[in-house]
Amino acid sequence: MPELPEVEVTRQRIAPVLVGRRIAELATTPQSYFFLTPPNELRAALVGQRLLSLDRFGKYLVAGLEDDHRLLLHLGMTGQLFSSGVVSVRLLSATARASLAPEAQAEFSPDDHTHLRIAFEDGGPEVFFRDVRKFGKVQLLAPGQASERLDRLGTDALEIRGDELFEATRKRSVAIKNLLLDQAVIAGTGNIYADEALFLGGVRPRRRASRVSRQECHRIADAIRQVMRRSIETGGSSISDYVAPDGSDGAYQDERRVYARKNEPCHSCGTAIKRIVIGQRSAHYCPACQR
DNA sequence: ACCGCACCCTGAGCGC
DNA sequence: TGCGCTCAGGGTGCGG
Repeated sequence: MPELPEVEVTRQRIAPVLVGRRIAELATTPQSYFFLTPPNELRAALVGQRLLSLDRFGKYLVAGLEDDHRLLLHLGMTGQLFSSGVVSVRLLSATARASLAPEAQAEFSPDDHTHLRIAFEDGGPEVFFRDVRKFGKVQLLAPGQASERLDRLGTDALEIRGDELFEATRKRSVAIKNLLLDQAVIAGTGNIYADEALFLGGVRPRRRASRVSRQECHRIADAIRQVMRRSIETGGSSISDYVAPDGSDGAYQDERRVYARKNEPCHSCGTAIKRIVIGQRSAHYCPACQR
């Protein structure tokens, strides 16, 4: 679900609710795929600790604790990080939505998908990490412990430049779309923004990376930075699950040029947008505007 | 070193 | 109502 813009908006809005507060209690779901660090270890390490910082690296969030442990969070496809009192239908299942009176306030209460529930010593709002599909991750890093996941990341998508992208594409036979999704090359790009950037760059997603010119790489890199910045400004893309920590929806989905617009007219030329599959993932492009 | 693919998990929406 | 299918902003690990 979340790509760089959604993770960054989440960071900006949840940081004030986390930073400076001391954890009093941690409730979790049972051990699962989701927990790279088992729940009991998390509890032992986190309870009593104050949170000092919240940073973003690609699509990862990293919370710093006062004893120099770090807490790594990844939202996966359906992860949601928010505080108590938040109201949003995106936090409810379709059946729960259906049984809701039209004007009723859909206040969230923790369910089986709420893997972390953090209470603080000050008695203020709790913080929840909910993730239906459990593709998200939580991991505790000991003081000084390196993280292969973080160490693998390439240049942040907000910083990627055309020359660097061009160098990364040399001798690569993969589709340019796949290369843009490779977090070791560009950290933070995902399916929506890769499609959008390729549209703005005028390059078809299936083109081999090695056959993209330097000039095209500049256009694509410029487009990546532009769509990321613009999406952060508008609060990210809320297509099905994404909700900001305050319960609000993003608005960038209204500015999509190609993603999930199959058969709809291109805003530039009117040609029907195509949807193809590349490496098990959908890709969308305008067959007239992209070569 | 690189590439393609299977797989992890749950739910929504569709046609029948 | 229910079944079976496809689809979904993620990443890892395997064999070739």
